[in-house]
Amino acid sequence: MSTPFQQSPEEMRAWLALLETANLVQHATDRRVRDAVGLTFAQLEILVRIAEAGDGGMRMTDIADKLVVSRSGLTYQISQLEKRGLVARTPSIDDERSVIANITSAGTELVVTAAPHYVEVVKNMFLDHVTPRNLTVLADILDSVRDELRQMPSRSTLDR
Amino acid sequence: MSTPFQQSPEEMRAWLALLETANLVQHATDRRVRDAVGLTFAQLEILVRIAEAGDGGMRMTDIADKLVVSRSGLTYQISQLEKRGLVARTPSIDDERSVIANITSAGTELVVTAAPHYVEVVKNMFLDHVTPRNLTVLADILDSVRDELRQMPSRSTLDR
DNA sequence: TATTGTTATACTCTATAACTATA
DNA sequence: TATAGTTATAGAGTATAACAATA
Repeated sequence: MSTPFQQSPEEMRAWLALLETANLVQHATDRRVRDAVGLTFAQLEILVRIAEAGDGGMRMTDIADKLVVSRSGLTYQISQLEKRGLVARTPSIDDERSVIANITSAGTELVVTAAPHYVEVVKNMFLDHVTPRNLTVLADILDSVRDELRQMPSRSTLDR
Repeated sequence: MSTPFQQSPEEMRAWLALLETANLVQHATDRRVRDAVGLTFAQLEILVRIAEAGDGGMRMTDIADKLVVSRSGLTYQISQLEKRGLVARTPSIDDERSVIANITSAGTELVVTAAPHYVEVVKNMFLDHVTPRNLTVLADILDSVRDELRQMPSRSTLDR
């Protein structure tokens, strides 16, 4: 995607390299995790998010926002995960409109099983190609970009 | 995705930031380009690839490899683009099994129309959050990673 | 009235396998 | 035999709009 965007070739170079690298590695991890544990990359991400939330679980809308998908789309995915016993939904006590999703022990186990596969692909395709020093540089730069992007208004708010 | 991957938190930090940044920006460009010219991000990428190939056009399998999709999937997308008159398929002269895809003048026009929308989103969400110096650092690091990944065997070869 | 979550629905996309034609 | 491309098919995923329940 360079030719038609010659307004700023030097700047776009960074973006295009970022984009292609992310897509190549993500695609590979998706296949690998799918083969290993039968989870989509998107599904693994959902599980990990919920796992990170701890015992308190996580509200449906909050998950959808974090993952940048529609609420109906998330309902579909959570239903899939619930069918497999990896996630459990319970009504919220604080706000009876809300639903809290918790990861089950089976879900935790599956994440633990999937993790090394995921990490191996990321290592082989990305980490091993960057010096430790550059890795830190990358992380510092991209962390700050991501944090600023997170400030932006969320999906569930915008869609109304 | 940090908790279950604590084997190498510092290293994974770079990858996770890269991944989330790429996805956030790509998602936003997709919506923007779709609203502006009715093209999927994936379709725009196809058009740009073919446009870059110049007058010689590009072979179906080569496009599929570059974009990391199956050949049947590409046939579907190219058919969509052909219906809209943005792409034209012609049999190859050199090898009669092959089909060459060329961008039409309407296709070129649409890419030109889409480009500023695309660039604007990338600028607002990414480029503006990184100093020019860091942008160069990023580009240099990620360019080299991408180039190494491109060395890997292609999809159309692996699937046999 | 606004928000949460689900459902009904329709559509887009993608892949696998089978097939034709050419090398 | 191997490769290029298409097609038939089926499945996964996503979104929009309408809805019920709660705030």
